[in-house]
Amino acid sequence: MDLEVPARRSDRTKAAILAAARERFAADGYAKATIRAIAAQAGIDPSMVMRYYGSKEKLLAAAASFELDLPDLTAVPPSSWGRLVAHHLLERWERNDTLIALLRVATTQDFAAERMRTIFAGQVAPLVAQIESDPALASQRAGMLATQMLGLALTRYVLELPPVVALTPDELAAWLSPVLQHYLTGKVSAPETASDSPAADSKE
Amino acid sequence: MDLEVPARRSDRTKAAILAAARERFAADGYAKATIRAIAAQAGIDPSMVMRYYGSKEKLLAAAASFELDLPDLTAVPPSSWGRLVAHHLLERWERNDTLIALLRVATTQDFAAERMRTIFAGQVAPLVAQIESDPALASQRAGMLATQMLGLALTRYVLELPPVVALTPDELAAWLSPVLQHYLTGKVSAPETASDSPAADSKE
DNA sequence: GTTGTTTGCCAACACCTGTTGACGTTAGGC
DNA sequence: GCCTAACGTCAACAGGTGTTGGCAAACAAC
Repeated sequence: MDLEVPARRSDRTKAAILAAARERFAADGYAKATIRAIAAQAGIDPSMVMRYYGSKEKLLAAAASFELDLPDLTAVPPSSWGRLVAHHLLERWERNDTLIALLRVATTQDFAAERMRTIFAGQVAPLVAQIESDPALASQRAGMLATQMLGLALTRYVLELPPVVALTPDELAAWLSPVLQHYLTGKVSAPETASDSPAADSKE
Repeated sequence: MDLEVPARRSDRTKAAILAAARERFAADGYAKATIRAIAAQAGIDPSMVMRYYGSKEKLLAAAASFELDLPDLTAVPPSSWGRLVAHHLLERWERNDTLIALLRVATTQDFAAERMRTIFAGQVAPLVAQIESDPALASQRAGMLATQMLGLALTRYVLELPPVVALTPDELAAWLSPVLQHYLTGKVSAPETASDSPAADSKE
């Protein structure tokens, strides 16, 4: 199943462009990350970017492919799901230019937001579907999970709110684990009665 | 204490510019919301924007002043804090162009992110300080609270993840209330041992 | 009615953007 | 060796940007 690997001479250049693009998009967002700036950081001419990636939009699409690599929840006891997901995402996200780039660009470019929705539908939703048989409820759980994790990424890596930046990964995991556990397995209280029982969300 | 109110003829124009600016910034972000587009929506000439607001950056500063109007927690029992804050913010944020504009712009413009941090420090942190005497812990609580609430705003109003958009305000409040309660009053588990007890975070 | 100020529009500026095509230069096949 | 294709640079294009100054009309004061 080996695909063609021509090992062209230009591969190094293409990789340099991609790396520079990720850095610039992550640091500056879509508009301010100009092709000229990306090319300069990669040490080549702006026209090379066009030749190898066609357009700025296609360059972003190439730079913002993102795999969450979520763990298999069915292999561990339900009571540890929150902690597992929290630790996994925290480790995967610290200093990850691709995530920050995608997040920054998605707030202003429709096609990047669309990609964010695709990633969610393709990677987060299936994870929750494994452990929640009711489709409507699974959708809610997945959505709320995204709410909390993307909120963390936003405030810690993009807005850089001081108290959120100051927390260590371990402290973050301690705060987040019960919350993610709640979204994954907690029972939802009836909206009308609005009785909030934080409850011990330890099992399904 | 009445300040001078000349009631100039240009007040209507200035207000129209501000309203148009909020809409364009909220819909397009900083770079794509051009002064020409804002002026066109306000039905006036681009040069008027400069005359009345000096520069694009100052226009944004004028358009993005934002009051959270958080409730006084000391007036109600601690067990209802989560629900109170959840309902308050949900009601305050639904269809609020100023919030969306500030959030969208803050992801790409440093000075807007700085303003976000100022709002946080001036409005969220004091709220938590009222009910948490330990300053270090209060800072953590406020930070995690921001994490969840800004994550909701991001996924619901900006990225528009379908499952998050689909939730009704009441459903959202039902999911969020115990989480905010946890951040406001829950005891933090020791980071090292990483023992997650979601616990009944009903009292301080 | 004349003056001075406010309100608005128009045209232009200097600059930066993504994108393109022509032109050298290098590498590899034969 | 030659020849072809890939690689890389340079200069330019057409269009859009924030911003500025001048000029006409509307208003206010006297």
